[in-house]
Amino acid sequence: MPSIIDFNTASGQDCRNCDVKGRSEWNALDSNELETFSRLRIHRKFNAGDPIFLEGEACEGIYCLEKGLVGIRKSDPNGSSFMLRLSYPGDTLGYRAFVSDDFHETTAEALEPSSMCFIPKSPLKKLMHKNPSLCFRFLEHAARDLKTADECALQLSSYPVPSRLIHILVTLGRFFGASDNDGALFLTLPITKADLASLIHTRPETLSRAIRKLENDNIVSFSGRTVRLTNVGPHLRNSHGHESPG
Amino acid sequence: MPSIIDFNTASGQDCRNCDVKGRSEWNALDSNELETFSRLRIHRKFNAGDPIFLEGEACEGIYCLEKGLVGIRKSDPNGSSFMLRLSYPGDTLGYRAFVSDDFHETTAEALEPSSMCFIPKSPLKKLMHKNPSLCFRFLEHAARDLKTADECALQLSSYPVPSRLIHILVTLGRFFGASDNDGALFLTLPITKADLASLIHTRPETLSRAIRKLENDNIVSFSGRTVRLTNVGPHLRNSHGHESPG
DNA sequence: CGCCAGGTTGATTTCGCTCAAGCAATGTGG
DNA sequence: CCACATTGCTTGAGCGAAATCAACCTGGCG
Repeated sequence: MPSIIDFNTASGQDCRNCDVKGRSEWNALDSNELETFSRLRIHRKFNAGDPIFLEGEACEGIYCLEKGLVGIRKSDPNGSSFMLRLSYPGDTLGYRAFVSDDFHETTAEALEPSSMCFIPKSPLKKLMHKNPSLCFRFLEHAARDLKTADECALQLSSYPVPSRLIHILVTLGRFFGASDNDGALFLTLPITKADLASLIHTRPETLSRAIRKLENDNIVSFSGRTVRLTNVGPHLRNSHGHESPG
Repeated sequence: MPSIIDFNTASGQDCRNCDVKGRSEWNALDSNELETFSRLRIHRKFNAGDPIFLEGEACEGIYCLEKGLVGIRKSDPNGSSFMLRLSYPGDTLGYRAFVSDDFHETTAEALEPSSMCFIPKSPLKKLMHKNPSLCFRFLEHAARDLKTADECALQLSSYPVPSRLIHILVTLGRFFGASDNDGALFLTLPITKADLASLIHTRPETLSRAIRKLENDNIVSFSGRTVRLTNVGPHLRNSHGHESPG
């Protein structure tokens, strides 16, 4: 359960100087609108493991992720849960259900301590219908998501597990990694290996073996959740794929 | 008052009484706007096999499919082409690139003789920024597409080829099929087996064997491109998947 | 301490891919 | 009208990637 205590004061700021504003839909709003909007939103904090919304739940509004990391899951027909994708600061969560006036078809779960702004459904819908630019921002967001969805589908049936692993490590590296002098990329996995496996649509055992293989090829080296990546360039024909971190 | 000069006599109608209007984004426009819009669009016809736009091409506008069938392809890293999905009357083509101001990342090809309306980019963008409801319609469309994308991803890694085959046959049946007295569903495949194979992310050989298998199980029977489906119910746990035909 | 979740490893199986051949229908040019 | 590609599809044989099943290890943690 999210903490009840603090609403807007938590981050000690209003939306006008939010870190992620430039990356979110809200920079379609002018300063005036932003101030109104500021009073609309409800600031919430989540601990790692906290659910933000659940699959099948009615959509009450959307969330703007300010800080932290969120996993988007979907249960598969066998009942087990499946990590579909990750959401990073600046992302908007739950807009699919919001737009379609639908139930959530995925579960969102904080993977790190995260702070986000909740914007209730009905005033937001009014705001969007008054403000075409805001609407268009959302449309742009959806278009980006559609592009990555197509690319994922293609990647899934064109590349074997080790390639997909390199690819996601590089993507994660953009957010969590740092390069050293040799040009090697270091990163600490923000998620369990099991979740990493489902992100690339495979099983933990297969992931484990793929890691072995890439280590033997001297492409990566793992030590717990710390990863060192080298010479990935030649293994990434299709590296232009995912969105840039901003 | 019908306009005297009608660019669009091809279909003998303006947008106000277009068959697919109710299914398209354009029914967000009022009668007045529709008339203006009618003069904006350019009616085009394509023969089976004609390309509508090509992967990598600049996006000049979007297409509203009035009649026919269109295949959306994407070339995979090995250079071969991949059928990603089909578009049916009422669908809007090329809006992803339009919204993102991007090149087309897919190729659209008429699979049957098709008639469509082309709406040039720049006036449409103006129209959308003036008309939030229109904008929101597109957003709804994108949201639907995102939902199916998620469902496809899940299906792809949860179900074997024969299940995926049943699933797509049922989906195609909604558009091309007819039921007989026994409740069996008949349909004629609008695409080659090779394209059908890539729609369910497999190879023609594997598709062929999956068909054999389902025939032995008395679930389907093929005769050329004519398919008869029976007793699919129990094989479709997840049948709520795709959009309804409208 | 025992227990458990997260992770690895090994053995085995299976699904689907590749390669290769064959075949029917259609087209094409001499 | 025949010889011959070409296209769409099927079939067989073999292989390989990844799933499955099962055991086991490790580090927390009550």
